[in-house]
Amino acid sequence: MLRDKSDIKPTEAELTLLNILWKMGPATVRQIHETVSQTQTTGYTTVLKILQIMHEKALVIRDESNRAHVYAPANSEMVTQSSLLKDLVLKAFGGSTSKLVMRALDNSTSKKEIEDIRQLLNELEQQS
Amino acid sequence: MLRDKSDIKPTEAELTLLNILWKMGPATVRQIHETVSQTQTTGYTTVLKILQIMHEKALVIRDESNRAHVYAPANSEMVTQSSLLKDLVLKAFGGSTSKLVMRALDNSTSKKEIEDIRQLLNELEQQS
DNA sequence: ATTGTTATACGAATTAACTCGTATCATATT
DNA sequence: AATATGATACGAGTTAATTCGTATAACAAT
Repeated sequence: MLRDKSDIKPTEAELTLLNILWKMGPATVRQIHETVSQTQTTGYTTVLKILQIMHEKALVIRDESNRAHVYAPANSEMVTQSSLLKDLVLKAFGGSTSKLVMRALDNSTSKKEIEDIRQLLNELEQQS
Repeated sequence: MLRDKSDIKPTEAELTLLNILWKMGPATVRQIHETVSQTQTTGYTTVLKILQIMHEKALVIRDESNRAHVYAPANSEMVTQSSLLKDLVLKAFGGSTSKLVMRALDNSTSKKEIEDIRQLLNELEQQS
């Protein structure tokens, strides 16, 4: 079962770093480590190693022109979110997106969120 | 970061077996292996081992009164789906369920699915 | 009872994710 | 130039997931 490049699923630790990069923009290992340290205790070289592995997997790109390499996400947050959702739909919802959505809504959704989603439904319907 | 019993996240292989159990109801290793073999090639003892590990993790319960143990899911499909969704919302959507829902709907949703979801929104709104 | 069939249990090998210490290399600073 | 600072690279140890072979135990059939 090989995976397409675009279908590589980041692990939990990798997703943590990607979230930081999406928020901060391109950053050095030091910057990323400082940020992640605000909520977790992780060694500097651990963050470095994970970024190196992510680079091998093409989850991030890096600019090596300076001594401190600058890392950036290879894919947008949107693309990654879609990929993760697609994966979950297949593995846990029998391929049905609407089942996933309805389960998500079942759980806990505020009135404002309901309105936002209803609005989106209207827009979707007009497109199709 | 410990996990609550109810929050244990099944791995991919485990989810495959759970899906079979939810569909078939309680079953022996042999039955499960036969079913999984229809779509994948997996050794009998591999399936057995995974079920044993799942039992340790309390992802399944088993009836040992007969020689061939009978396995059943410890949690309903619904509970497991909710748990997986909650996890994904936290890790990839900054905790926002509506962001997840909107991203899921972005992708590709049929007219009928849109209607189903709209219906659910109406019901949810009346409850709250 | 002996033999064959079919279970579970156990343990080992492989791979991947994480973790981090140490080596090494580049660049400032004195 | 010598030294301190701070960066990447490398390798090793740990844990977990997955794989499956072999041992052993239970039961059935002769």
